[in-house]
Amino acid sequence: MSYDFVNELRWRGMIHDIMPETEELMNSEIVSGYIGFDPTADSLHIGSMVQIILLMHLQRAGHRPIALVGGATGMIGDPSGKSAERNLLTQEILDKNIAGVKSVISRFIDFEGGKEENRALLVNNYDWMKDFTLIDFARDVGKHITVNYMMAKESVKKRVSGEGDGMSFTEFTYQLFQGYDFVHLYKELNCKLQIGGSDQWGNITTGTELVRRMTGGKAYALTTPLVTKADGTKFGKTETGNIWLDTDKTSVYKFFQFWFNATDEDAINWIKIFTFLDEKACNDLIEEHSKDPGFRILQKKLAEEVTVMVHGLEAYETAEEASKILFSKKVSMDQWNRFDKETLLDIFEGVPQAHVSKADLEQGIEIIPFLTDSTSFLSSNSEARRALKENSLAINKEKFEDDKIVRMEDVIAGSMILLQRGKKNYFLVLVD
RNA sequence: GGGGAGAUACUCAAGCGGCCAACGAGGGCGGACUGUAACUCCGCUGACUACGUCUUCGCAGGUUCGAAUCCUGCUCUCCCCA
Repeated sequence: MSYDFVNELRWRGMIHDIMPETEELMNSEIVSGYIGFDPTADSLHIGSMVQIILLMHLQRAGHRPIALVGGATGMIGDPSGKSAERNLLTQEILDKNIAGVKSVISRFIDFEGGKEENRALLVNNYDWMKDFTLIDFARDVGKHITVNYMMAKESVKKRVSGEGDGMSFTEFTYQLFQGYDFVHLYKELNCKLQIGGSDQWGNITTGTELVRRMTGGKAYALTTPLVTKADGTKFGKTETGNIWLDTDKTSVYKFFQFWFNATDEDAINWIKIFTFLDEKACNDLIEEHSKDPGFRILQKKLAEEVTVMVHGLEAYETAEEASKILFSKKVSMDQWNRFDKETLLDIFEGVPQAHVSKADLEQGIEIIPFLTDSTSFLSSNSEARRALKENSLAINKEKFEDDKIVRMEDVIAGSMILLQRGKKNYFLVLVD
């Protein structure tokens, strides 16, 4: 083993529940461990990043990570943590989602290089579930678990006892499906460990139980705590939506900003969870940060490490540079014109855009129609007037008078005008 | 099946004939402060050809000089008894 997997997770605060003897097992042999990914969307957001990082830790620690895409279980719907019955996804959407999830995961884990014994594997439970007949399933799997046992699970109890609309047989069966995955992987790939979020504990233990009853073997489990934010709001969500790991859903700039804006308290936890910096490096950073929190050493490092890991060094540098420009007090025309169109477009990727014709600009456009009719930056004249009154608007990061007329001289880099409302709302007007 | 309560802006929630574009809270946005933060403070939060006008209070009609407020019908939601 290159490092003590369990111990590593422990100091990082990434262990919520662990089955007895798991640590001993991990330290005595190369273990195959699996984590399941739900194909409920066609990409993964940062909520799934903890799971991905766990796979990476497994691999780095010298074990073998198995990423399981839930092609079959995705058709059933996991009731864990859900208060109401879920809608089923269509086969078409599922296929698309599975492909998307696969491609994201393979960016992070090595499925090809390295030593044979800890090369990662990607499996889809649809492959072994699709030909399983109901009769076989009932005889081979169902017989081993009592309904009493299944009913005792938190995810089931909540739905059966409380109010609400109850729970369909479909969702009730879910834990057997997931449990059987574990049996299958145990038999076929000698996979002895399942990892997941703390909400998965119930499903996972059904799996270890099935392994014991169906094979007589012993399987292990480990769950991670839910990543939290100090203010109690949900991790990974912003007002504008989820933070995704795909650039066409969340631009690198936004991604970078998400981490950069972490609160002090969150940054202390997240630096351990989301980076691979070792214990000493983390503690040093935390200590240094506490001396002068205003420098935000932790946030900077966190944003750098995670952005580089997910999007690469170059993309990180662009995002970082963009942030510097966007948050500097003022940018002179000279500075603006040092950028070419492509660089600026890259920096402002993800910022909403509109087009305005050169001819109109040569005529000059009054500010209110410019903000509404010409660009749709603001939705009504009332809103434009309000914004003017608030003195919240800026063109190319510069405030202006209410009777401003937008002309060609406001165009930067020969091709665009940068509009801004407040500090963080940008809008790009392309001139053509 | 019988009885009752209610539907108001992004959400919760007042208003129960004119003073209502509609109290208040939350959220959102903006400003000051700051660390691109938290806290705090302040302002804005239907639209328009803008000291005025128009459209909004479940839907459709009606009473009235005048309705979110009263009447009638419809739709939906919730509660209680069986």
